[in-house]
Amino acid sequence: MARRRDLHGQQERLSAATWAVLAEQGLPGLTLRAVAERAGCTTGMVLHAFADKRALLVHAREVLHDRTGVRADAAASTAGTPLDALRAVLLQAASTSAEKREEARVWIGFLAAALADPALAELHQRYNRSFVDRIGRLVAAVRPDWGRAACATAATTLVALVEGLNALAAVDPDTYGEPAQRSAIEAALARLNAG
Amino acid sequence: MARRRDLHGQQERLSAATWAVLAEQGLPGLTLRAVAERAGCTTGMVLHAFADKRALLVHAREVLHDRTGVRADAAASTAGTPLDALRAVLLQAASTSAEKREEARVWIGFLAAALADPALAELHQRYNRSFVDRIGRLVAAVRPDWGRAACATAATTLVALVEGLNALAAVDPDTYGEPAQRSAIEAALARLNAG
DNA sequence: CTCTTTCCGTAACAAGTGTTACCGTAACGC
DNA sequence: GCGTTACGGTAACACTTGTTACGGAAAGAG
Repeated sequence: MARRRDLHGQQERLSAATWAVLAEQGLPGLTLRAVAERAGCTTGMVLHAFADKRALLVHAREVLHDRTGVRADAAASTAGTPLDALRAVLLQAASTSAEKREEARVWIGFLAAALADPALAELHQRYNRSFVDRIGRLVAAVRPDWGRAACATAATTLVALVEGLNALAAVDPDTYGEPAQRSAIEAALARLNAG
Repeated sequence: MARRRDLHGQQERLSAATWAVLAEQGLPGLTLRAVAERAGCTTGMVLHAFADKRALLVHAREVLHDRTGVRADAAASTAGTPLDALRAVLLQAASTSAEKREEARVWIGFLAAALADPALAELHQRYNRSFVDRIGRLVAAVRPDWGRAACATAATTLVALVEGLNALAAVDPDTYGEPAQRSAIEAALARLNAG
């Protein structure tokens, strides 16, 4: 035996580098050499931690989902009423800050990559459905009198709204700034409370 | 003088080929050779019609915007009440059919490309703002009692909803099928009518 | 028909891509 | 301490990319 490495730590660092490159250079600039340079290593090291480029992308996508998941949990747990919890989770998923907007760019990059890679598309479907389910449960907590179908419809609507806000804010942060996103979400929630 | 060509016709055909490749192969598969093969010519011909790849992308993006614009005009003109016009334009912009879903994939491809290309980003901003303005005017027609700010907020919300529905339907057509999109839009319109 | 001019396909180019094989090197067991 | 072994950097691979230069061919003018 000789020196052992922290494989998981390396993979996580490389995934972080992937996000950074994706946010700064976009999907066309996402090359192994760019990721390696960003992580402070060489392409050889990258392909020792991952079998190929697709494996790197898949891992980066998975870790991104995990991170957003724990952030959503944290947002929901600090809220008082069910409506507050729903609002907190939605606002946390929106891109109301420069950092969040950068994350939205990463999101779009993965989305575009998923259109050409079935493995990423499958991940995107599964992760998105789990988010819809999460929102659906929060909606059901806000409106216990609603049926399952009504909650599901409201959930897909809310998720689509947040997804659209992120996509638009990523390319036009002036039109879709923090107040615009907040008021859009607030309006959708108001309808949920009144309907 | 010798044989004259139809430059504009060629450019339009190449833009159509660009859409097709973008929808089928995604952004990574969008190469000059793929576009040329799709259009039934060679890369030399492509670069005789356009200065470089970016010019091809910009032209394809512009023509796409024009096409969606005339389609929106047609949808609005065939409607009776202002609310019907708004509903028709929104539904036409959504991806409620396989063909529309393919167009949504093209849309996402251009969006991801815009994150790495300032020229495309500028186009995306301008075209999206013109769409927001269009929706804003329709909202104002539905609710003449609302102020300019309220109409603008409602417009950005509706546009974000449609954009999000398209993004989600492109990668998960089962969850975000035609009925889901329709009910989501209908719910948002109901809020507009009641609020 | 011939000449001229425009057009477009061919083929090459340099640069950059993902990927692989190899070898130096650093660290652990003894 | 040394020897062994896993690790990771170097450099090459084959391939594809966008782009360019050149030559042949098609079509109008005379």
